[in-house]
Amino acid sequence: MGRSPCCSKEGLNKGAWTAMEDKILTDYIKIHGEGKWRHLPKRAGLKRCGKSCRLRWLNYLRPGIKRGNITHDEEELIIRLHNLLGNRWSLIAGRLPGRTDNEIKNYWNTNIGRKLQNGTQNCSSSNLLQLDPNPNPKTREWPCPNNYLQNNIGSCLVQTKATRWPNNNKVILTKEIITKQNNEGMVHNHHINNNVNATDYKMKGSSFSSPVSPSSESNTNIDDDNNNNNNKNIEEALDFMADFQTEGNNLYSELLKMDFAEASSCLENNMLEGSGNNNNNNNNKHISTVDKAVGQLYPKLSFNDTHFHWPWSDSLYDTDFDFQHMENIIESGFDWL
DNA sequence: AACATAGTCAACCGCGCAAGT
DNA sequence: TACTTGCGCGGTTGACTATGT
Repeated sequence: MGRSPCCSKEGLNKGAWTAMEDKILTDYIKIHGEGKWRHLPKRAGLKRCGKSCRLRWLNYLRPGIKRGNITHDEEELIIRLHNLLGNRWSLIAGRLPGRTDNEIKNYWNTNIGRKLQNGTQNCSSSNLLQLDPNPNPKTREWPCPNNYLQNNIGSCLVQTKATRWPNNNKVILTKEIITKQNNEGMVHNHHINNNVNATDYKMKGSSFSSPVSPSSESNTNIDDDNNNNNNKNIEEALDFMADFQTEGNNLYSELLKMDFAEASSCLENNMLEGSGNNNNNNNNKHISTVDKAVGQLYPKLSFNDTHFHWPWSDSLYDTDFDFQHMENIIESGFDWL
């Protein structure tokens, strides 16, 4: 059965939008809100396709659209995210407040992509930015941290289409978990706080609840009994990654901005002192250490007497949390991200 | 000044997914 | 379960502008 066109093409305007059309669309959406794009043109009195209206609104008229050149920081983030996500422009745009997927896609194709082709891209601003010359999301293979995924899952992740999770999906630590951690100095389990079906998402030696992700099946059978520290740390990093509130502008972009290698180094060298909690019990020692390290690298993080607050959710993590492995996980391009 | 070429970016197009019926 | 509908996505196009000859 053939697919019906989104709207009748006859008698519709095409090409650049006029100021009058912009005003009509803006006024209509201010009153009636977004959505129902199919019927919007007729109701608003526009001779445009609904999809065209939607695109115009999202890419140009919508409040909060950031105009002007992409900054150096934004470019770095784009490169990093593209290295991680491939051509999933909407996901990348979601981590750059005010930027649209179209804008980022254009920027990539006209600037970064060309630099890659010419082999002149300078990665010096961050040695983490190892650009993949093959951005094709369908064929690209993702790098694996320390061969972990190859050894334990069977293959590198291959990018799939973006999966939308419910907006109110949030993975949090419950009091039970916090208590457990207080007793044992270690987080073992995560609970999910949402109103959608959740599936146990088992990782080696621990589990947390998560909506089924595109790659979850391939990630569920990593139950080998390898107890080496690398896997332990990867596991903890995965737990860490599960603990995000998947809504709002912070999302993963804030995480991705962090320099985990540096955080790891700070922790390792115990170089940051004089902040956080000075209580000497194990749990607070952990909090203090993490607070010291990340708090300086990432000012949005805050700390009170008993809790370390991440910008995406409240959580506590164990004393041995290894930010270097966090870096590896991020660079690996986790599909459920 | 006129033309050619390259670069930029808004807009279009077709496909696929998910929800609704 | 099959089909329809609405929407979002990524790839592509083409108009416009800048630069070079």
